[in-house]
Amino acid sequence: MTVGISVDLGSPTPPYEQIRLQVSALIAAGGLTPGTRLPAVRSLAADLGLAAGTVARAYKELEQSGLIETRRRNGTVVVGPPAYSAPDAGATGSGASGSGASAAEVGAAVEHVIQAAAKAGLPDEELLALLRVALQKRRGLPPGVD
Amino acid sequence: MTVGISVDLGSPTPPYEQIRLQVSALIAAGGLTPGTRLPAVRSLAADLGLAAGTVARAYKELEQSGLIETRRRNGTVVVGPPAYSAPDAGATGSGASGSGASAAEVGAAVEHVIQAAAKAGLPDEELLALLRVALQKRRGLPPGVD
DNA sequence: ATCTTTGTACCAAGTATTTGATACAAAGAT
DNA sequence: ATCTTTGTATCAAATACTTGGTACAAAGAT
Repeated sequence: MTVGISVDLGSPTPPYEQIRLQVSALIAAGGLTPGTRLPAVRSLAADLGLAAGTVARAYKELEQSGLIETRRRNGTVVVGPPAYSAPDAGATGSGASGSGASAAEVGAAVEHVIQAAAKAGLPDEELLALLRVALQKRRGLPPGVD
Repeated sequence: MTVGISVDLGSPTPPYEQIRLQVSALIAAGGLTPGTRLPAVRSLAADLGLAAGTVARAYKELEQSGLIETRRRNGTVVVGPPAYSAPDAGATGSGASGSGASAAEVGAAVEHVIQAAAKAGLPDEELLALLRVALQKRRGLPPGVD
């Protein structure tokens, strides 16, 4: 677990997608602040038991999304979350300064659900399912349903 | 064009997905009201130049989403739109609830993450990914099983 | 009871996607 | 100048997905 990334072979979503989603989510949630350097494709690949090209693909797409930036020898670095550029310095204590309150809030909220679920004895899968359903309801869009 | 559905071969999204999406959208938009009967798999398939099984697959997934319902001889009928209800958090269908107070708390927490994520502009899938990672961090998770 | 309509299950074939491995290019360190 | 680290390109193989077709099951109509 290099920066908190893991892949679940056997999931319907392919590894390179899982990596992309996780990195992307971590950035958006403030878990990875701008300037942070991501692990090298080879090392992350080794950690996850994948080929370098697989990780590279994830990185590449992330760069195209403008989330990260890659210097040849300097590795890949987080540029910043997609949109918001809240100028205020919200000292959230979660490792670093940087992004606005929203990101940290997401991180905190995630922690909170997990704790709540744990307290309620709700299995992980159930929590995931619950969130999935709630998201669908909120959007009014039916699909999903893996 | 039986009810306003059409497929575009050559689109990256497969036909069965297009059908599912369109029917789903029509229902959500009110173009297909509850009680309306959908064309038979064979006739729609014929109209679109596809195999019955393809349309059947779309219908099947729509039923699993609870949007439509199928009676053997009576064809497939629209049940209704996702049915917005506020913070209904329980009842994922897997039984196992019954915890009581804690369950509501989980529901509230779920709503909270969703709002936070929305505020941060975090896409649904990324939020899911984030939660998944966080869960794995907290517990040595067994094979994820999506 | 039989027929007809409608969805379902299953299986093989075609197609597309994903991966892994190797060779290559950039860029800083020595 | 050379080395080492890091991302990139590419291509064949493996894998998964989607489709079509056929046979089957349910359920109302006749």
